[in-house]
Amino acid sequence: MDIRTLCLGILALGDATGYEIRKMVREGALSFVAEASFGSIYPALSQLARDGLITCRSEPQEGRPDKKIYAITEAGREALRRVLQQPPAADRVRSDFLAALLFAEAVAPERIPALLFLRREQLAAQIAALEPLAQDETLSATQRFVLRYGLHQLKAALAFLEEEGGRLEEALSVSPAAE
Amino acid sequence: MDIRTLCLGILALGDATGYEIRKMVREGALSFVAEASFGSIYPALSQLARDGLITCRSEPQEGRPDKKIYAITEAGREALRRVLQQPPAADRVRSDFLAALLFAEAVAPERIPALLFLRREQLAAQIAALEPLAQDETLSATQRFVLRYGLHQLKAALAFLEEEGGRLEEALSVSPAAE
DNA sequence: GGAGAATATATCGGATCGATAGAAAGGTCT
DNA sequence: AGACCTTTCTATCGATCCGATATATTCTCC
Repeated sequence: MDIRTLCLGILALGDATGYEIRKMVREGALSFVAEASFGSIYPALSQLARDGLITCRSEPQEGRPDKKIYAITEAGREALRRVLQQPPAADRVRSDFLAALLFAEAVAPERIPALLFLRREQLAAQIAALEPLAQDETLSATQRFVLRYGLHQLKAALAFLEEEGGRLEEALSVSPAAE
Repeated sequence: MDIRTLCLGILALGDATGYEIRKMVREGALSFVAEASFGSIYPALSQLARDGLITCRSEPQEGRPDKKIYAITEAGREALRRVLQQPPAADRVRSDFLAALLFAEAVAPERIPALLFLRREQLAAQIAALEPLAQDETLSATQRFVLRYGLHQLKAALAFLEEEGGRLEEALSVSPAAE
């Protein structure tokens, strides 16, 4: 899913500015879904508007540059429906943590306990930040579903590290040169 | 983690060609960790070799172009150790499936049961493909750990969809216009 | 009163992807 | 045997996308 489709979908949930779209993909339910920077959002919105899939109304603001509020059109909704007919691609995970674990075994095994500890801390913090959001009753059914899905995955990761992390440390300290 | 560091780390696990690196990030334990295309791997290897972090020996092959086997140097190992001292960034997930769920609620709610079904199928297939790999006794402790971590996450996702997917479908069919 | 975060738009260089090309070996189906 | 597909290997190129940066004002905290 490219950034154009992502922006189109977000606008299907409600009107928004480029800045608000950016905020949605950085926090909340959308943060599990995709990422996008200003450098890709603004050109994507311009292109979608040019193609008639969204409209743009400028709201003048005192002092600041005009707020540009984008809204999806019926043509946009139709285009989005067509995209949704295709089966979605498999999820992609990018984990610097797992990469660090693998590489550390080869060049700095003494670093592994710290990596496991840092990761547990990080996961606990993410869970604590999301837990209240998932209680929000004003969200739609799917928005709550997506949040709880993400939360469930984070908790599963934490549980795995707590159960199996110690075993990995033992395996490496008992036979550090056995390979 | 950029592609240069990724290649450096993979070479710390053993010598490899560009083609083999590509294969590792497409399947096996590395597939949970990162992605990279030829268009980024080959330039990354050239740069690493130029900087003296890896070496390259050409192995002539009959008929085909020479096989270029890359190997990490001591300077490369040291550079990798420095990178591993920094705390790894949070994992990033990109899920077209969750995006499709969210967007479908707005423009094509009738599509949601099919999306949930497709996803369960996809997860079951991924689990079946990885399960045998995680049994491989020749893998190192961390390699097995990473595989089992990935497998655990896939199973957690499947369990969530099986437990909660039906509830989402009900919520949408009972009150499709209630928002 | 000043520092810094939040709101808002926008651009640019460089990193990265995805598709493609080329070139041969090896397997499979009819 | 011939046709075709997959695998092995290197490599490039256009399009896409990220991350940093610039600009400008308000609001909040100390």
